[in-house]
Amino acid sequence: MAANKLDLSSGALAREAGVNIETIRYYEKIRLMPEPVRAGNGYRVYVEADLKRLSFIRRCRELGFSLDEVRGLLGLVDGGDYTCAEVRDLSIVRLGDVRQKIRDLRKMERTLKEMVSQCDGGLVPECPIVDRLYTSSGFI
Amino acid sequence: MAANKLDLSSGALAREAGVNIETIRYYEKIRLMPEPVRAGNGYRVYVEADLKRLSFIRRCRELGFSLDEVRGLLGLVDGGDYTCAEVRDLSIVRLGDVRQKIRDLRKMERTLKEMVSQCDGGLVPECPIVDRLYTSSGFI
DNA sequence: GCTACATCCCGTAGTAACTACGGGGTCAAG
DNA sequence: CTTGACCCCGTAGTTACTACGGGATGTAGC
Repeated sequence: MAANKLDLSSGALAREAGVNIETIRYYEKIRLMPEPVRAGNGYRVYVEADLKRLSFIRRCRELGFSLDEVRGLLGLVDGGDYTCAEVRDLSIVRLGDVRQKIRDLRKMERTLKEMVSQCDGGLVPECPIVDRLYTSSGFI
Repeated sequence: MAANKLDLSSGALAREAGVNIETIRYYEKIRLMPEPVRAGNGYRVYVEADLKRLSFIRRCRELGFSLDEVRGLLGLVDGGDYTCAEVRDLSIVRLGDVRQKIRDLRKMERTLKEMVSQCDGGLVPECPIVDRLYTSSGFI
């Protein structure tokens, strides 16, 4: 099984996983990533599994999971005793969050669009946008 | 013009504007809100204009403007030399940001929805969600 | 007048999730 | 053998707040 030993430096791992190098060190510090073995010079040496784990974290983050939720997910995976249902439940909660966020942003979009269209972009300080922000009672 | 002098305490201002009391102190510290006059006992005393300004800030924040952008907006207003066009430009940029964010969240929503539907919620550790997060090459 | 209790004051530290900085060691190329 | 890229480390800074802790003050009831 010494076939695909690909040994990455931290810089290479960062590139591969699409995060930056300090982020990896940060994840190591907060124990989201394991401490890697070190080469003779003290440099970190990563392997395939590290790349998978880090990519997993990155994808979870992109989907809006908090690091704490990711930790939970990884804990399930690490422990090997997770059930599909647990993972799905967490995903469903996330899905709800995402949908709520979309609704909020839609409201923002409408309000901003309205404000912009009411504004003629004139060169004088009589701006309906400012007026509205200053006097209206609330948008969201 | 001593008619509508309504004099709010910081707690009252916080309630009225819908922010919390520490946030007001924070805005004062970073010079987004002016230092208010103090009563004999050292308590802050706010007036109508403060309520308007704070509400303005809160509404801008709800629309996703950063505090720095809000500072810019307030600077324009405070200086009195802003033009409608400047304000509109900033709003248009914000609108673009909001729309991009909505697009991103839509992708997340789709991905999460797919993952959840592929998952039967079984009680065993063979979860398509985890598999996918672990092996897929990217979502967004 | 006294006792709760809420409200205010202040400075400091903590939060999430990184990012940046500074000073140093190491390694491959020319 | 020097130049530049890469790596090490700890610490501090970022955004926008929120929490904490200890003390002063104001208010209502008895």
